[in-house]
Order: sequence, then structure tokens, then C-alpha cells
Amino acid sequence: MNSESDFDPDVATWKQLADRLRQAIRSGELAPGQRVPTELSLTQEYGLSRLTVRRALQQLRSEGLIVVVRSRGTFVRSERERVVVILGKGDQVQARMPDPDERRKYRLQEGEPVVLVTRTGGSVEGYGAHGVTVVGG
Amino acid sequence: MNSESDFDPDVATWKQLADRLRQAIRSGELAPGQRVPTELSLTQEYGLSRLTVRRALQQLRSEGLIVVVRSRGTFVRSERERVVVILGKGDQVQARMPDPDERRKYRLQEGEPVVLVTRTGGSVEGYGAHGVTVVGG
DNA sequence: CACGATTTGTTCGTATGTATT
DNA sequence: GAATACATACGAACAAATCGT
Repeated sequence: MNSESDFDPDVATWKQLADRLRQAIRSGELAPGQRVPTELSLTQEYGLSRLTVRRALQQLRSEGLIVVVRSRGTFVRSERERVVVILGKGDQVQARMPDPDERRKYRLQEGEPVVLVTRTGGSVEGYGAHGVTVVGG
Repeated sequence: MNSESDFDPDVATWKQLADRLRQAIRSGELAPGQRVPTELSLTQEYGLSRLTVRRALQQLRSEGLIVVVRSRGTFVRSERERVVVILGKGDQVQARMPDPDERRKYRLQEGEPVVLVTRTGGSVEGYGAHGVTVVGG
């Protein structure tokens, strides 16, 4: 396939690798639930260091495109049920990357933003960004 | 101060360093706009490799707490005006980390999630997560 | 159950490039 | 031009968790 590396020296290699993998995912070449090549095989296939490969994978993780499971491998994210949250009048929504406490509390994946809904009463709800859609009601 | 390193060997060092810096920022010890110690000085102060220091800084960047300016330094994020977006009935909101196209399009900072508002008509608006609050209207 | 193979996580060192001061 | 400071990228090693034999 595309084993040989022809990377543009003007762009960070990890970005270009991320671009290729993202394209492969969007085109369906790498289907949801399917396994992404291991870090080792990617280093060999493209002739890159593991650091560079990991930097690319980290980017895709942060975009919610892949899920990494320690000791098992990396997989294209399966479409998950998206929880729907109805937003009442005056309720507020903010999103950001979580701190470690929030990651635990809302069971977020590495690189997944948290969506915080503050109700008019003052109570706060947190959701993993990759699994929630907020709808005005 | 806290120059000596007493890191818990059971937790990734970069996470612990990130915790300390986050605490310093939240407590005001490092005030908005103020400079964060350079990578080099952090490696020396805590006796860590630069990679470990960078991993910690990358985490804080992803949380929107700091802004890294190449060749200039790292700074505590200044509070920015938050744009308020009113969400109409049926409008939808999703958040995730952007791909490179979206980063350019919506002028997002490194590590800043994008908030996408889809109006009932089908049009889509994108905002930087660190500068927007969505309010139900 | 134990052991080895696989795979990701963390951490060190080193070198070079690029932009600012 | 020199010094400073972040960005990228190589290599190497060990830890930790999972899986098949």
C-alpha cells in the first residue's frame, strides 16, 4: 500500500500521519470498531519513531476518532449512543478539556472534552463531549 | 520553595507536575497573564526530563489554563470575553476537539475544543470552547 | 495457574530547527 | 550575531495490562 514515506518536510510529520489516518477513517478504509495498526507497525510502515506515531494517535484520540485501550490496541471509535440533553430557558452550556478530577467524575476518555450544563437553579451536570448532544427545548 | 522533587512513584510524573501547576494557577500564585517558568527551568527545578515537563504543559494547554507562544514562553491564560450564544428551540450543540481544518476555520488555540451549534435550519456555527457560553433562550 | 508474547504508557537522553529578544 | 525558548524527532528502556498457550 502506502508503506513508503513521502512526508512534506515543511509540515510536522506527526500532523501528516494524523491526516492520513483521519482520512482512512473518514473514507471507511478503517471502519468503526476496526483495529488501527499498532504503534510498532506504524513506526515500521512509515519509518518513524514511536514518539512521532504516538503524537499522531494522540491527536486523533483528542478528536474522538479513535479509542486506545492499554495492552489491547487502538480502535476506530464505534458510533455510540449519544445522550440528548434538553436545554431549558436560561440554562448555560460550556465546554473545555477536563482536569483529572472531572475526568474521573464523568468517566471521560483521554482527550475527550467535558460539556458542562449549568441549570438556572445552579446545579451542574457534566457529560463526555463525544456522547452528548445538547438540544434547545 | 518547592524545588525538591517528591513525586509519588505510583502516578505518572507529568500528571503530578500538571497537578501542581494547575493548583498554582487556581490559587492565584500564578496569575492570569503571568509567565509560567520555562521548560528548562522546570526540568532543573524538579529534576525531570524536558519530555515530562512538556507532557505536563500540554495537559494544561488542553485544559485551556495556559497559552504557549513559540519562542516567547508560556503564560497563564488571561480571561477572555466570553461570547454568549442563544440556543433556540430544536437547535443542537456538540463539542469535540477540532481537526486541523476546523482549527483554522474557527481560529482555535492548541488544545481548545470546538463548540458546534447546528440551527434547526441546518446551518452550522463553530466557536472556540474557551470563549463561548451557550444559553437556552 | 503460570509463562511468554503483545501492546500501550511512561521516562530518560540527545540533536536539530525556528522564532523571538 | 548571540542567547533564549518552544517544536520536532530520533533512539532506548522498562512498566503494566492483556491474551493465548
